Amino acid sequence: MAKTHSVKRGMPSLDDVAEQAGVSKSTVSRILNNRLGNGFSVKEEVRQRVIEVARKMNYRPNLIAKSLTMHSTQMIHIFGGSHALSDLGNIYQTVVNNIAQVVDAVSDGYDVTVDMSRHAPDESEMPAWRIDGAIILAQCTRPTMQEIVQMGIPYVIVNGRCPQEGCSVTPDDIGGTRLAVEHLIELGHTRIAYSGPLPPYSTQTSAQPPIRVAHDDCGLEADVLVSHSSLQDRYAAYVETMERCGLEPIVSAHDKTGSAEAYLKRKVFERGVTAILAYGHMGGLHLLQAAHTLGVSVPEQLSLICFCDEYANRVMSPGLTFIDLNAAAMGRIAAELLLEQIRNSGAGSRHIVLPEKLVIRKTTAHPNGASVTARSGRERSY
Amino acid sequence: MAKTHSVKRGMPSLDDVAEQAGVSKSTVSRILNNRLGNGFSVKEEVRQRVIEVARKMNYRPNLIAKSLTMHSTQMIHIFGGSHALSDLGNIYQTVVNNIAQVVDAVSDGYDVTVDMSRHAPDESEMPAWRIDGAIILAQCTRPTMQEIVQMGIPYVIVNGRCPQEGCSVTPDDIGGTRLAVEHLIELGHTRIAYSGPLPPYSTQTSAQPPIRVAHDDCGLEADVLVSHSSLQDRYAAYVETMERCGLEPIVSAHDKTGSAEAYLKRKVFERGVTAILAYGHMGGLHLLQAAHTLGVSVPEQLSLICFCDEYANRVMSPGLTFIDLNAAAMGRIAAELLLEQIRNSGAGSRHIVLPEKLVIRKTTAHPNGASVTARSGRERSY
DNA sequence: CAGTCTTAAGAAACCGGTTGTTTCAACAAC
DNA sequence: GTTGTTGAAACAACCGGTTTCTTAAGACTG
Repeated sequence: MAKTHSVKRGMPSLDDVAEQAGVSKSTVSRILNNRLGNGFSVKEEVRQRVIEVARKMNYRPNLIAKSLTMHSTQMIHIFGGSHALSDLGNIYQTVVNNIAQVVDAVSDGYDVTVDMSRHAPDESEMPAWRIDGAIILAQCTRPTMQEIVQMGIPYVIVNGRCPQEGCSVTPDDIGGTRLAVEHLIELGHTRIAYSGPLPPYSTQTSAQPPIRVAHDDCGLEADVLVSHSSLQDRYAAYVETMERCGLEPIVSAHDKTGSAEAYLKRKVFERGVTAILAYGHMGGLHLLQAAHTLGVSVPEQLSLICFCDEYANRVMSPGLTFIDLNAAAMGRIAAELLLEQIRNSGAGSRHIVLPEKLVIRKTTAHPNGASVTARSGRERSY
Repeated sequence: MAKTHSVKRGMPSLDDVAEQAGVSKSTVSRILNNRLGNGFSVKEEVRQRVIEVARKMNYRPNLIAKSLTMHSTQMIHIFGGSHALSDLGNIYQTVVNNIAQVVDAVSDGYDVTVDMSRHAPDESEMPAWRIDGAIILAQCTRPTMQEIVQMGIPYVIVNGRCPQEGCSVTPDDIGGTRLAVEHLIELGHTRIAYSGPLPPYSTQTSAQPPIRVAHDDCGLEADVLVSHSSLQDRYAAYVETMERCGLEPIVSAHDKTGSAEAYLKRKVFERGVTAILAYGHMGGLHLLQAAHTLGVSVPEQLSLICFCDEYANRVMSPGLTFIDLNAAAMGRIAAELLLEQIRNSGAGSRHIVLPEKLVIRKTTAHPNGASVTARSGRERSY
């Protein structure tokens, strides 16, 4: 017994177990991984002994070493948590949860991790381990994308622009916007405003990818995707629909200094707006609260509609009429698409566009205080 | 030129670069890592050539192999995302964001990832790569804890019970509960109910760690920590404070079938309750909405207070009076504690208990509809 | 009793890096 | 002319697993 089992800090290695059990490490490896048959066998007695020793030593394989040879880690990594999950109540938390749920449900035993660190635009976000699949929330840095493609890692982009060869799931923001505007027009509104950040090129801002800005005056910062396609799509579809219907688009640059109350005063009181389409859930919520404060009754005097995830809306503000982005479905589909690609790597590229749905609740109605519209027999308990 | 640069799929390795540049791989390694001096040197010309070749080949080190030898990955991993982040609006999203923010801010270049997968209680949650630090949200499985300790990985537990030798950050739920109850009593309330899940042993439930239950009837499931200490602490402190003040505690098992409206009817109408302390933010919100629906005016007829994170409250329901768990500070402190431990591994164990704060907004007042209390000159715009 | 087939298990190469040690040439010193 | 020193770079071991290849010993066959 030349070597005593050294008490070095850390986990016991395969060698340690082998030594204790009096066999070679390859034997231990095969026993613990159940790689019997195929030109290898052990006596049951030895097998039991090795297993027992491993258990006693509390042996756990070093997964780093393992993945070095196995070229697989059973890990699915989600990129973009730092910009997608940093503010409360957006769609991405639902997306991520549904991805994790779908992945957990399949038996293959994949694990899901989310990257929460911020990265410079010229920096790779790739983690230190090999990943078997990638989900990209909205977007990732260019080096990241390069590496993913170069290593041949299956990926799905959720709610973001995607190279032709890749897979993506995106909501149909243009269709959704039309739905919203047409709903308001059908109700009889003509003075319909759009409230939200304007797409960058129309405000001279040339800022590229995510930049860090103070997030709605509450001290916490959040990454905002200055050039996300939804900015462009919703804005353009709004203008297009309004003009198609012969109505004047009413937009203004999202004013960070002015509060929702100031916005309401400007639009509703001064410009006769009777309905507002808000870019996001939080914006909608703030407008709703501002209306409350100012004594503007919703929906009698003002109709309000916003883009939102159904789950977030139900939990946080039941009552708001909204355009459902169907975040849960996006997450599920993304996960399924990814697993499909992982299983048979031949699976080609697919770009899925998910229709958005208009969900009518209690914040839209005829202008001028008609209580309940004829065509939608919904209850109003306001 | 015997070997041509093989077009095998995947990233070029150190060997590939070495071959192209006509040097050995150790030379490449040292050049790219700037490990000059210390018994090693290269001609500037060679150095330039190697760097150029690496750039041209788009070489990126395989971080798995790297961390195998380096015993360090610059990675901080957050455990417990699946139970902590699966429902919207709880404190953990704020915790995680603040951790990431603090870690990103230090120059050491650590990355933060979150585990979102669900794990069986007897399963290790350890990722496939080595981590330099761990944050545990509320709790992790026993094997995970074992491994963390055995490998000597620095860790901090956020809002959960912690072994004596470890580090933890927890809110002072007992103090916070007292603050809430005393606030209500000072206002003049005597019929104060506690609404929330009761600690397991008092309801015969013997369920252990996180179990999966349907989450508030909206289809999505969520892990609920059936035996989290806050259940016990808030409940016990409530009962204790009430009894100390000679008042009758009013509790009932959290009734999943009954809605918030049914609860309100039972308590307010039938048992004369004038104030409710809700266990969580969502509970508080639902009670508020139910009160609205039932025509119970808040705070004139019913005072409402709940436990919540300040940021979530501001964003989702400004107006609710609440006990601030100070999630942002918990996150920041946890991150700092962890970084401290990583830097000098001698740093001992510390258990930080964060005081909770009472934040008075618009949902608590004198019983019987007194409009503004004398002692707190807050505006009420209701 | 030699030859072949199983069974049981070990040796060694490999994954892709890092790093301690060695080699080799050129040049300086004695 | 031999020895020392230094600069430049290769060699080889190692991290902790997996896997291919090989070997040793018995069992079976003819």
